[in-house]
Amino acid sequence: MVTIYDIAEKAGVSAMTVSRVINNTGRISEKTRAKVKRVMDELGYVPNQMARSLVLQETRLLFLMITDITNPFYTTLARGAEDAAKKHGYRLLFGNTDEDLEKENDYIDAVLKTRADGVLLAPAGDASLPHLEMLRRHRVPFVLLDREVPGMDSDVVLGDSKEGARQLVKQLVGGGHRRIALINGSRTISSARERLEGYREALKLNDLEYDEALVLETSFGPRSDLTGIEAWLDRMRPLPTAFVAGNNVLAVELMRSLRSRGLRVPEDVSLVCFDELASYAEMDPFLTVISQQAYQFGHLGMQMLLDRIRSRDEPSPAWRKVVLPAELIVRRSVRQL
Amino acid sequence: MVTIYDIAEKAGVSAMTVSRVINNTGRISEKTRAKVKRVMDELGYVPNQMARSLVLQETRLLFLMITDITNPFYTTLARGAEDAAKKHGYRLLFGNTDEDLEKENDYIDAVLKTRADGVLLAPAGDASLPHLEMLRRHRVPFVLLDREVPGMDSDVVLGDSKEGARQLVKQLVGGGHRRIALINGSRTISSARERLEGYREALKLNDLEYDEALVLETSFGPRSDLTGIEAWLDRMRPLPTAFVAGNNVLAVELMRSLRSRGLRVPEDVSLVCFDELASYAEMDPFLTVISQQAYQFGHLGMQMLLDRIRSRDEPSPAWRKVVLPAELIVRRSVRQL
DNA sequence: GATTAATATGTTACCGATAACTCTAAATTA
DNA sequence: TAATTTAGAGTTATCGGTAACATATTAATC
Repeated sequence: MVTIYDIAEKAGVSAMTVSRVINNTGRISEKTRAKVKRVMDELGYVPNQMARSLVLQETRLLFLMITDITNPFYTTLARGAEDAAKKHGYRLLFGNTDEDLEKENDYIDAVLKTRADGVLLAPAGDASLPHLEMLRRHRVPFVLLDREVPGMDSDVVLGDSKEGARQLVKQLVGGGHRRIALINGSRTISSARERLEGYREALKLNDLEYDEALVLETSFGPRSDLTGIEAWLDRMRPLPTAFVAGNNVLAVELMRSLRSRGLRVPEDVSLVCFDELASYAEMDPFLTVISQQAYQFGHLGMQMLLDRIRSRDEPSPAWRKVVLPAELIVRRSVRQL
Repeated sequence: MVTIYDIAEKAGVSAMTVSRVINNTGRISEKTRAKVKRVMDELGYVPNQMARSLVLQETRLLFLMITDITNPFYTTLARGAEDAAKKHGYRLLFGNTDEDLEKENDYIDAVLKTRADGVLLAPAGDASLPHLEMLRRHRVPFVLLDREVPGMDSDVVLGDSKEGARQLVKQLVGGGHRRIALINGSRTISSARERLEGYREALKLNDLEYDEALVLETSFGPRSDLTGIEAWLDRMRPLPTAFVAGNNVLAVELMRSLRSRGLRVPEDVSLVCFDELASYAEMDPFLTVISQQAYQFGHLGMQMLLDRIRSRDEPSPAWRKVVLPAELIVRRSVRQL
């Protein structure tokens, strides 16, 4: 590998002079600058980022940890984060945790070893707390996305889950539905809790009774729990006329199960959910959804993270909690009873 | 930040002893090992990967460059690559080029600066050649995915595009179709060329004439060229009875355009394509597709890359070109004429 | 008990860059 | 002309680790 010393020798100057040319610092005569540049081109020199990082004590490397790389909500979010990072000259390392605490732990470890300048993460759940404490302890700035973790104050970008759930239920009630089920993620995830809460509130508001049997707590994640869904559907009789799904993955899995029983949406049952499906599924968008600004989650979160990094040495300002409003998009998956 | 020197001092040993404990090298008495470990825990020590990399001359960092992070083909591929990398103790840095040569160039630059141990990439096109030459020049092992680049010998994992196109056309011909259009990616991309070639061969085999007007060359990428598609559809009269789409993105965009003209698939026109849509779109899978083993692309490609890295110093064996067979999955998007 | 071997640990140099300081020669000022 | 600036370099130490070699114990052998 070519180093600045190789350049320096061939150009007949000191390594420091080469460093100055590279970074445009200090005073260099045009003549030597040109000579050094020519030699650099000749030898195909590329600076060694690690050596720089070691002495500069910053890596210009950020980490984004998401829980499901095949979920379009998260890939869109990733694009937003990437765009913002790139604009400010940071590189972005992705990690895919699959909602798995152990994988998350491995990635946290990688973050610390790599000395990343900051982390953007959608935590696997409340049990991510020790991971966050680890980051805090090592003074790695981080911003949470989509989910809060009780017991840890930090910057966080959230969607308005409670309000979203309320609106979805309201939409169903408006369609004449009174027996409304909820299939949701684990209660160890703040957004799932909020959605459950919004669901309950909306029921109450409409004088509908909360029936525990109509609520299934499973996983937001990519590993489907089809047998759990099947069993749940078997237990509920009569079947509810409408379903709320806590996210897009659950909506799809529920639809699969319904379809296998010969039930069509919306003819036989109605269905609404959080988050858009893949853009490729939108050839024929028919699900009524709460559409969250996925790109903004990543973009805004990244800006907040960069703010923290920039002001790392200053007395840290109060934590910022941004709640992005979500939009109800009415399509054709709710039947008017 | 805590360093091995802090540990060493507090444990009353030398830095080297600490290093030995960390890496389990050399001989260390159980007593000192325990003492050092205790101090490490106490201070919350995490090794500095950069410092290690600098002296070891390896980063254990790999790069995966894909052309569209929102395309499920690539995210599934990414998962395959990630799984394989993780298993061997490597971390994986993702880059999203959006089929854009300039972005690709930026990422190549990042790879070199970071001194990544290897690269897995789906090149933006034939014009990626200089980027690959750059990698070769700097002795960075790489494996191409999904696309070849003329003029550059290397390991590569491809799908059988030609055969896939043949099968898709055959399927349509079998349905009685004789006027078959093709919407394809840019001819600067090897897989697009292969697909065109397969399409032409299949037409010939079935005594159908190749009509240039029935072929649209646009982009595989995420930035839609809707007006181009609209104009193309306007030009063709009568409209073909069937379409082959060069990938999933194009299939979706074409369907949108068709839908906006009130044309339904398969009632009014038939449509087949390469690659599955998002798994979330598979609630109701109805497109007949050539399904490629996306996960295998990433997984196998990563294994090949790791092989190269391991044998970097040995005389390099011949380049390996793996062609993964693709499977025709017949669904309901082709109408029997 | 002296010599040798094995075990446990320390020292030094280096990976590739940059910060902080120093030095030299030319340019400017008094 | 001597004193002072200033432009344009060079020197040295350092970031946090590890390899290679050196050294000090302890154990084994004769």
